[in-house]
Amino acid sequence: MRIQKIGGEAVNRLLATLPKNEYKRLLPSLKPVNLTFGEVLYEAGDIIKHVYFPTDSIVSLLAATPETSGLEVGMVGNEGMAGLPVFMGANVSPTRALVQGAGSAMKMTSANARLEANRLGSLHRLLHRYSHSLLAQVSQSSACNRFHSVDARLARWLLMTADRLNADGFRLTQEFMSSMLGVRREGVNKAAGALQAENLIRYSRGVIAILDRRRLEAKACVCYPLIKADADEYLN
Amino acid sequence: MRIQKIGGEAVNRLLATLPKNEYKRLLPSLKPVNLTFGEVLYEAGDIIKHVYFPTDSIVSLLAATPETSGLEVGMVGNEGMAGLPVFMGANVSPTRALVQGAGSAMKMTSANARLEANRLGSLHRLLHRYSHSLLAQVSQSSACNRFHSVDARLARWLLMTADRLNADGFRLTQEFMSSMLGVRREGVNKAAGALQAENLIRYSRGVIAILDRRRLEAKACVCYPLIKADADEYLN
DNA sequence: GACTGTCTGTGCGTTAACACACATACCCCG
DNA sequence: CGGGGTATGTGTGTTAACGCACAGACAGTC
Repeated sequence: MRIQKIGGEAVNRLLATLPKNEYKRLLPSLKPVNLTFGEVLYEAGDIIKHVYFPTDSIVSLLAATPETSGLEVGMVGNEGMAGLPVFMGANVSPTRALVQGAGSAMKMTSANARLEANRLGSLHRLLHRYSHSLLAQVSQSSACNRFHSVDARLARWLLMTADRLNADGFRLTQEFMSSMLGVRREGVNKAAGALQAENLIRYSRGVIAILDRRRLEAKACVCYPLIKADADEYLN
Repeated sequence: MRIQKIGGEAVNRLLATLPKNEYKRLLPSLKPVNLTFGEVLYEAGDIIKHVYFPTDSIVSLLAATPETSGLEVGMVGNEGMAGLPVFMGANVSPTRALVQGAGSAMKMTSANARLEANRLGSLHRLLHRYSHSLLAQVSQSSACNRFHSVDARLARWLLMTADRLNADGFRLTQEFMSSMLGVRREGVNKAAGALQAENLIRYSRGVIAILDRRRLEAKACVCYPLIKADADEYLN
């Protein structure tokens, strides 16, 4: 269950950028769905049956590693689409796609997505740009995961989540965050405790609120603005 | 200067997969070039003027971080193309592209590449698949960089380099490898020393030879076969 | 209002990789 | 053949994060 939902129309910005006539053509094949927290849209290696355009939900892309439950390498919100491999002519997902923020999305069958992918229209062009943006995001996260401290990465991750949920509060346990960041729960606890001590966030039993966005941004590494710039810019 | 060049035709496998007529159409805009070690094809943020199809050279993609000289997030050899953002409708490269293995490549202007990208031909389809494969590679490396030991990552990296150079020997200092792997030189020294002690590799003053491929693969993490599978498979 | 499960806090020993500081070894070139 | 530069080897602390082992603390339920 999500808490607070402040401002912000619940639209998928990628779809919203399409010219009207093209959007109308797509509309019949788009079905609104509710994504529930923890739902797995695809396991790594699964055949992709549907693509998803989140409106106020978040889908995490997790790379498989034998030792752990996976590491988040990308986050898909209302700026993008889950199931990009379909667009790229692949059937299977290389990563696990996990609903990390409950909310709504528009769903389309892979067959229909493939049809659209084979027309050189606006959707085609936008998905190309989005692929680029996602690649940039994954690249930057990679360096971030290697070099930056748990504290900085937690701050970045909270901000990215808030951006995509369009809300300053959400439900997520430390346990969950630890698996996204690829660190131990104790590590998250320490980092989150520090942030709370400085009144940047408040949390309790899986309910997190961002209290001071600006100062939280200062705690995050440069990766946050870098990734944000890419994600925001491509829709123009 | 490269040493040893055993077997293997020097072709770009992506281009080689194109149907004849399409390849002929491209040929006039493809110019063979020699890429020299250390050459920077693009800095992060640069406008991309040319795309490159390596034949027996390697281009490393490095994500920028303020603290370090960057971290390798992807490797482009004869299975791919450097300058993918052009294909995706972006002008600038999010990563630095550095020639990590000297050798030859085919070069094409971005303008021509863009023209081709706007035709729904085989090249378009192949570059789509390649984008997918690269995204998978970057995702997996990300997790690898987070979780696996320097030893395992060094082994993986040497194998990936050898695959793309089509040779079991090449010139690379520990200093250089350390910056690719995002670890200190001393760390590389320790890991490389261990591998040499077991007679898996031999090296001296920037000259490295792989002596026992099979056992070296055993030292690498699962990431190596995972990435290799993606890179090899997409060309079918 | 006790019971149970989940979420959070904390302490303690261990470890991989870090930073810095040299020592050595090899190659080329004048 | 004897420097000088580059590449490699090694030693001593330091640190961030790990693994494990519990101890509280709160929320819902019977």
